[in-house]
Amino acid sequence: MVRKSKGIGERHQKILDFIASYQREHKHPPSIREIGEHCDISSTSVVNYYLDQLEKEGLLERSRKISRGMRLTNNSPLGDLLRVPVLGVIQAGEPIPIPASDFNPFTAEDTVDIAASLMSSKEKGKDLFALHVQGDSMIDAMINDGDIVILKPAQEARNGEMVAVWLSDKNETTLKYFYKEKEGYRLQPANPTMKPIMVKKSEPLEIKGKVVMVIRKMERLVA
Amino acid sequence: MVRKSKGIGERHQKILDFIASYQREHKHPPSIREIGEHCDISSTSVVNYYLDQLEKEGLLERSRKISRGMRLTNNSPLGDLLRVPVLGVIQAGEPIPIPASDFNPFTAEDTVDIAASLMSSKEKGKDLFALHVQGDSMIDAMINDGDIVILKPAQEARNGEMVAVWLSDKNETTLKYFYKEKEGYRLQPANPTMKPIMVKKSEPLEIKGKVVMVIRKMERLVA
DNA sequence: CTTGACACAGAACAAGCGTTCGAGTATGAT
DNA sequence: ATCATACTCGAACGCTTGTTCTGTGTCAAG
Repeated sequence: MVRKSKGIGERHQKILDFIASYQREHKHPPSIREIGEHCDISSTSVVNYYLDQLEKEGLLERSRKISRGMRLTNNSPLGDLLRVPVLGVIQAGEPIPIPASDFNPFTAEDTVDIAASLMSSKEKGKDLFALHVQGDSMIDAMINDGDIVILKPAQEARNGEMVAVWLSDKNETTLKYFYKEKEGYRLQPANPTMKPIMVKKSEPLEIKGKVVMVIRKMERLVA
Repeated sequence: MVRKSKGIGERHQKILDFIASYQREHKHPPSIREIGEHCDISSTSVVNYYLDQLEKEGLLERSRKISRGMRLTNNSPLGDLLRVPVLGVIQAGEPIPIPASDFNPFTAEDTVDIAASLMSSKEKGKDLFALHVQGDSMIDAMINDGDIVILKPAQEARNGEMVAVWLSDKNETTLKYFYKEKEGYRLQPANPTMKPIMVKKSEPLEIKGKVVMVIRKMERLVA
């Protein structure tokens, strides 16, 4: 038998492949003994031996003492998704739907999936929500009719963040970059050719959320 | 205690929530006893009792006899991802990088993951590629500096599709909605307040790809 | 009041499973 | 020849876990 001191060998690869195929078929990882059977390894300790090596190589994660507590870490086409509920539409003349305190992603009727890798770790696991943009009123925020905006609930914002604000005196919802200034707030359109809106401190300004992502799908050429 | 013969009740929901949160934290499903502890159920048989009901309701899948062999069906945090290679940048003054014939998504250094559910079935499995937008030159396409555009390779386009075109006489790359007309082609900016570009048939116009999605991440407020 | 479905507790069983240990073999370097 | 390293085997240990069985209390219908 060929000996290889470093790196992963044929047997390592066979185990990895088996774990992947088993997971696809059974929806859960195999046990150590199942790996042994299908990879012609007669002893569970040997499988454990290889599993340890694969873990050291960073190709595998193990939850010790847990049945079938292993998972592949490689770039497999399966990965974490964030299921973000679409709470409704956002348009200039209407307030923004806000997640109810007890809203539940499982009950949400409409959702969009976002690859977790696209989201900064801060936003992961937070109670993100999404809104469909309706109308052309957000054009100065570089956001078009039909776009999807992903929001994080917030009542405050730091300079430079894009926020969804409700200007109650104007009865208007808008998406702008937020800057706090001496006399009040500056709401800067994303489109650099457009001028900012200045809001005095006396005027009402309700921050409803921070925009963390905008998604535009281009398939709507059904016409 | 309130009795509910049909549908899912408070306890069912609590179990579902716990499974989801446990899975997020531990990367594997909980055991029956762990569910019992965290949901104030003292007997494993009762947990099993509820799990059976949830399975009948279609909210849960179970692999009997398998440790932790359960998974949520409604919201599976695992799903299909499309790993799209980022081939480079797109900017007005430069041609578009085009996928090599033998390009390999796994070898690609930079990739973005897109949930397969976001993509229409036509685009799935195609050799999509992504480009980073550099500069403000695509502003009339409602695309900002830093955005990511997902493209499908194409040499032709139908009316209404957004395409990436290379105007070799102007040495310019641009993203526009494409319309074929009598005298030539009309390149319509996404921003409806801006005027289209007319291109005569005699003038060179190379379609490089169709835009299928635009993604804008809002985290770049490091400044 | 009786009956039966429903919701729950507790205990015990048997199988599944990861871990550990002792021992053996082959390879390559010293 | 010696020795360390890499690899393999088999068995046993003991905890984990799903399953099942018996029993109790509640509530509504007949």
